[in-house]
Amino acid sequence: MPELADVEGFRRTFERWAVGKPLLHVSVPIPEILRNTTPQGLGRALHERAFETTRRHGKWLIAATDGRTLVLHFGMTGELVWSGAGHGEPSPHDAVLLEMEDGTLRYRTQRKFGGLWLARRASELAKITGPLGPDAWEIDGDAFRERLEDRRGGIKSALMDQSWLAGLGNELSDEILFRARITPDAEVSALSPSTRSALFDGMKAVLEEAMRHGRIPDEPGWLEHVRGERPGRCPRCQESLRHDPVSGRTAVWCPSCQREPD
DNA sequence: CAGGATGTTGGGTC
DNA sequence: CGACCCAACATCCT
Repeated sequence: MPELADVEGFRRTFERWAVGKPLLHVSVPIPEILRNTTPQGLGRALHERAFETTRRHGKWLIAATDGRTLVLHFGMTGELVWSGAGHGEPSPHDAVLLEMEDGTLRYRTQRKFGGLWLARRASELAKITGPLGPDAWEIDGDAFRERLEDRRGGIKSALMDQSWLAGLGNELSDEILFRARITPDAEVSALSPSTRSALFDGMKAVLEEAMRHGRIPDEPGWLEHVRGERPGRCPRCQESLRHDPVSGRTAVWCPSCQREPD
């Protein structure tokens, strides 16, 4: 689930409950989730410190203290949950707990694909995240079109390539291509200038709404709403949706609304 | 029971 | 180097 908009939701949770407040205790029920440190190392790094800022780049959440920086990635099933005064149940999948005065911030994950890292400086950060393109939410239309210029191959694989553009995963990419009426296997080189602009506008529109919700909205009109159904019907024209493998993932798309470039 | 699932990495290929 | 493909990772759901 966690793509750019979900991670933004987690960032807001982190910001609201854990920034500028004393961190009372760190515990790590699932130590394997720490990728470049140990429970002791994490405790030492965060002990008697407070988080000062949070930011997000693509699907990465970066939370800085005045010393070390905590780097979080959520993999396929990670989430950040706040539990305090009467809400937010603990779970056996809680891997890291940041205990504050009024509650606990829980990094939770079922499949342990994500993880937490400690970084000292920007160069360390880059090593942890690997190469990241500009954030899909931050990029403007001119820069986006410029990037498309020197990209080959399929459009969906470009959108999902974190080193080309950071933050979009399988579901947001499908949603964007649906909005822009482009087939997922279309070649970038075949997209006309007006289709490229429609693609950027579609991305903007999808992300604006997803960012408002802090996740992909599960609402009528969105593919997300019918994604689980087989085959499911197009929210726009009621045609049966296709589910096809494209660049290693399942693309959901409407063969009637979404068109191969001429 | 088998197959598939939102993400990334690392290997190998062209 | 750039792009593609696959397998692997751990676990749950259909």
